[in-house]
Amino acid sequence: MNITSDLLRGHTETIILKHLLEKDSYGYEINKAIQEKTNNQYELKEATLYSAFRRLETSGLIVSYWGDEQTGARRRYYAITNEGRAYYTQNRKDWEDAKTLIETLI
Amino acid sequence: MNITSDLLRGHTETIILKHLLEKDSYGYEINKAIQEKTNNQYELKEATLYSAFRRLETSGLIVSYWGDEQTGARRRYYAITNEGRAYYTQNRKDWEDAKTLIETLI
DNA sequence: AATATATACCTTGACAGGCGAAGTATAATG
DNA sequence: CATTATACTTCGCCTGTCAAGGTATATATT
Repeated sequence: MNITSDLLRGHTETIILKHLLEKDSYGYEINKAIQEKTNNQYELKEATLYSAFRRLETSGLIVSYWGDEQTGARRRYYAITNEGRAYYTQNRKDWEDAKTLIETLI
Repeated sequence: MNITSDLLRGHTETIILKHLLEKDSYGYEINKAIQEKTNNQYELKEATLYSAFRRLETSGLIVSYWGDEQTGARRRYYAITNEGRAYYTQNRKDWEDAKTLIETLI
């Protein structure tokens, strides 16, 4: 277990949805953005990232479509739905609650 | 998944160690203390609590001994070791790092 | 021309922590 | 005498994470 793996568990979906709030995006780009935002302290493992996409799409929180790149590798773009936005908002609240709880207990 | 289960994952050991920093204690008492501190918002499930004790003891972070109660149910007391103290301190630091990371990303 | 690197996605199987459910035992309360 | 509170234990499942492996295209290097 690295430093943050268990402590970050459960935030993957929220992290992805946060990124998609700004614009439609795809896996590789989202992960690069995470690395830049955190000065390379953190990145999602690919298997984690893509399994989160599956969950989110199955739950109707995001939808996907293939990009129309004429060159380079193909990209599957994701867009957040209204349900996804609501879920994100709830997750933010849950985080605030969890943070308070943890600060109280540790 | 209830509100906090995944967000609190990985903090169980730290919560227990924090309590043991103050005094030797036993499972039931630790859990009651958690409930009081959080105004009944949170409690450790028994299976979670006792499996954490097993892990902590196997790792040498706590040691246990039976209480000498003359009445009532028997109690297994736990005491934190020096290794446990060091582990707690590290966990606190990891939490600060994780918190910063999460705030950056969600 | 061949090799390495970057971009981009996907799947399988295992692991580990959390937890539902069930069980055991003693003491106090109504 | 039945219920509740105290107190601990074990079994087996669930779920998010991730190591490892795979596919494909484009660019840079040797």
